[in-house]
Amino acid sequence: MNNVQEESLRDQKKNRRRLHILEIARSIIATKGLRSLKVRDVAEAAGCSVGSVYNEFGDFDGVILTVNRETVQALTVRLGRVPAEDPVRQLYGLAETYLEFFADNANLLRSLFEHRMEDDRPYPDDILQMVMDAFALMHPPLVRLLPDADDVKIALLSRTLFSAVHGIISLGLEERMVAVPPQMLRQQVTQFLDAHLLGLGILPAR
Amino acid sequence: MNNVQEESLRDQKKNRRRLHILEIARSIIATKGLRSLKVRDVAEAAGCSVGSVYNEFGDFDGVILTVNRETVQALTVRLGRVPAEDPVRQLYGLAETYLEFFADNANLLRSLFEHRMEDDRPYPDDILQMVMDAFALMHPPLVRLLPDADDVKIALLSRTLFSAVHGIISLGLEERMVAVPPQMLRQQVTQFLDAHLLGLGILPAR
DNA sequence: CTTTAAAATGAACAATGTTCAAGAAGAATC
DNA sequence: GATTCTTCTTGAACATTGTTCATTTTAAAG
Repeated sequence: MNNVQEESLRDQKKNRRRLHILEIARSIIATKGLRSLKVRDVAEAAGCSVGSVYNEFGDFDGVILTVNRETVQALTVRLGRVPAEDPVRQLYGLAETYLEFFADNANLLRSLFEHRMEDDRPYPDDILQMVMDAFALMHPPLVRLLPDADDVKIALLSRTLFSAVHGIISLGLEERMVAVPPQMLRQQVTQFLDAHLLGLGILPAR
Repeated sequence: MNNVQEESLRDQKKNRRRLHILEIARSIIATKGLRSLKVRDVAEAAGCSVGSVYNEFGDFDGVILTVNRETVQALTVRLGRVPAEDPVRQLYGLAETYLEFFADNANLLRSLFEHRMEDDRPYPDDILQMVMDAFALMHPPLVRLLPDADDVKIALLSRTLFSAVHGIISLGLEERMVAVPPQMLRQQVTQFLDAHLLGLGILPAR
């Protein structure tokens, strides 16, 4: 069996267009929000017909979900680059990186967390799994810091920490709700972790 | 000036209809989610024309925003009933009440937090204010527990706590993301508060 | 009862997601 | 390279849903 895949001219064009459509959709979501994403706008900007968008992604949700998939992938890459030497620093680093990524890509993250499917179709499993994988990045440092805790406890704790930090950041960046200045938000996240890790016995009391 | 307002037959019908429309819209959002709310469905169920809905609420966002307004009002009432004798108990009570309310009205809360306006019209100020007022209910117990902290610190802390608990609950109830069983979610919230209040020096170390 | 002001109506319009028959374009075969 | 075959692309037509407004209806005022 030949490993070198012959890519036909047809496939080349198809792939190029697919990437182009995604890039445009992502750009619209990022700058104007998910609600401003329209099939015709995407098709026109990509220089193809609306039919091609449907041909490539099945329906419009398909475009959105693919963008969301790439968003969580990009997030995971960024979180994975946080240094792992010191587990405490790693936890702070994960939170700060999440804040930075969220601040830079607020509308993309909202698309990931807030988009509802048409009717009651289920959200794709692979995206759920990727989100889980992203916040499972907290497991290793937590295991090192709490060697006596069992896996279930660690999993629960990482879920709690992730959700709490997510709440602080997503509401903090929601200009309409609370409008915390970004620099203050960073401080808010840090202070949150200070108190919580102290309460967990991970940080020494001052 | 006469305090007894003569309510004309016209006004009676108008008010009755207004309430009817809202009840139906709320019911649809609560059971099938915001995305399933359609003008024609509401009008038909309310026994009036679509024009009347527009006449009463300006546009469709107007209906949604009015439902959201009533949701945060109902939440505030519920939170305001939490006993205030013991400030620590009060904080736990507020979190548990929020969880209970969120679990019972998940789609209504999501409508409140996730609905985006058309274009870039601003979210109504009074709703923002009501949300702020709701989580300002944490101020009094926090002031009692941290008498040395200044107002700014208290305000920041209450915002942090509210956002963190909101994150834990909203992601925890998001079946598609994490799917925490409700009973376990309650425990998760309690343990979160345990650790955090301990870290803040509010609870004594065990 | 007549007149008048306000409100309700729903057909028509506008915006947007979706489909599909017809045509175009690349691949396969000779 | 011409012909056939397969696949993809197209965009007009359709479906759904938010929005408007001329007309009709209805309650109030005279």
